Amino acid sequence: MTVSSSIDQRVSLAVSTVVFALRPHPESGLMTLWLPLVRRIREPYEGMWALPGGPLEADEDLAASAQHTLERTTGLAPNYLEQLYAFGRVDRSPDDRVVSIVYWALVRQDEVARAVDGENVEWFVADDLPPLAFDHAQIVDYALARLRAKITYTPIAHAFLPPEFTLADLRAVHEAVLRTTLDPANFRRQALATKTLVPTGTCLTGTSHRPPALYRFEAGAASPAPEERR
Amino acid sequence: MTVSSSIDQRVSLAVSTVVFALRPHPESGLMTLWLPLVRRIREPYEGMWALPGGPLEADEDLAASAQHTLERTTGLAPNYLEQLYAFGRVDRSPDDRVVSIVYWALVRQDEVARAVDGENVEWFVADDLPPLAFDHAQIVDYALARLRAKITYTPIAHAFLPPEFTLADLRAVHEAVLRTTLDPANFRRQALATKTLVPTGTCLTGTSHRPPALYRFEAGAASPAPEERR
DNA sequence: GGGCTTAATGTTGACGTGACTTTAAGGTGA
DNA sequence: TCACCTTAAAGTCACGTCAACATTAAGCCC
Repeated sequence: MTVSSSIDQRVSLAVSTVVFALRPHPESGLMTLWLPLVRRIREPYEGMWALPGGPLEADEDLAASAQHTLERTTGLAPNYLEQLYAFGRVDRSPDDRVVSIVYWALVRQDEVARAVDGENVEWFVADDLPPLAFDHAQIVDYALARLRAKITYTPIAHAFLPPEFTLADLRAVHEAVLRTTLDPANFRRQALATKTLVPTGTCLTGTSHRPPALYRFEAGAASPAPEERR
Repeated sequence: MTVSSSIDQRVSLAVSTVVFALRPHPESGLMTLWLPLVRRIREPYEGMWALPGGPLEADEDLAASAQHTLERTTGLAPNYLEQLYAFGRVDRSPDDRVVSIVYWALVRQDEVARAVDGENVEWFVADDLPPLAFDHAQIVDYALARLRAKITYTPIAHAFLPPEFTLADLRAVHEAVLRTTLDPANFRRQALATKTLVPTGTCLTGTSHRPPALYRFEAGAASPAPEERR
């Protein structure tokens, strides 16, 4: 969506998304936060890495535009999508003025495997990114802070996991996102206290120890975004 | 800022603000949340009430644009300003498409007195509004939820008050915003626990009881918005 | 000074949470 | 078959927070 003001100045309205996923770190093997970046193929910042995004399509809602643009540029289908912030500083792009409405998203592990490292798409460790175009480093910082804050008081961790998971899986997600270790017993207590987990049986796969119970996430209101209400 | 897409469809990029202020209710006398609305003077929704706002100016940052537009339409200078959400549903305006970047603001009581009820501006009780244009009722609901959530875990209540205030004043703000009564003793404890209040002496005005202490708000980081950082 | 009002401080019990212990339920291997 | 390992799951305990309530302090008014 190109924007032309009543004067002669031009403004673009873009929609970008910060996508988070969990993958084992190639060296340490620890679960780590990764995010996909897209290499810019034109000026400004040609050749540098940037957030996936594109112009707002005239016939799409904002969230839908974020989702479609993400699908087109990276092939990813997020499991959670939420608006982050609208960035609009006059000088955030060297040429035309660009206002970016930025979303953040979580994708499941299997989704990551489905679409790794395409032509101009590559995954990076969220806390160790290359130099980014525009103010995208600042945007990622803010998205990271939001994710880490929100996972502590909202059950969104399940968006990283398949529909059925063990409490150990869920705890591993929290530990990876927050980069800490959590006491298994206490984590269990407060995870079950949320009432959003329903037991669905016992894990059948033969692990060489007591088999854990499986849980499913029970959709609880969770304060929807203002424009997503029905 | 009028936006014309690469196709022939037109899109406007607007900036609006939900402004909150405290005033005694004319009937009950209780402190109540009020907000200023502007009467629309052209189609669509001509004659209805709407949030103060206007097109994004090409040479202004988003927050600055919100502030200037607010000054121009209502004469108000907010004491606190924060981005709320970007609303962009395709059908939120009957004619052209409008994407609104909405801010919310708090103004002091004396500011309210300075600029009450101009030509096309009128104050309404926040929980009892007339029918609003566009999706503005939904926007106000969301802003109210944010204000009530944020006042419980962030010291923003002082934005309603003059620089010096008593703990009773501060508590009255919380009670008015949350529409509850709070235990004075417990409120005092957790207000002082935040470490953002510094005592500045004792109230001198002769009230017919023990004179309260005065406090001033000590600026504590308070997680700035991503674009406002230095 | 007695009585009123509000300010400010204290006290108590319920609850949530972190650190830790104990029991349960599997598999593995001598 | 039976120690022995590993993780799951439940239990214990001390500590801090907080709501509810009680007590003392400090003014003014009559």
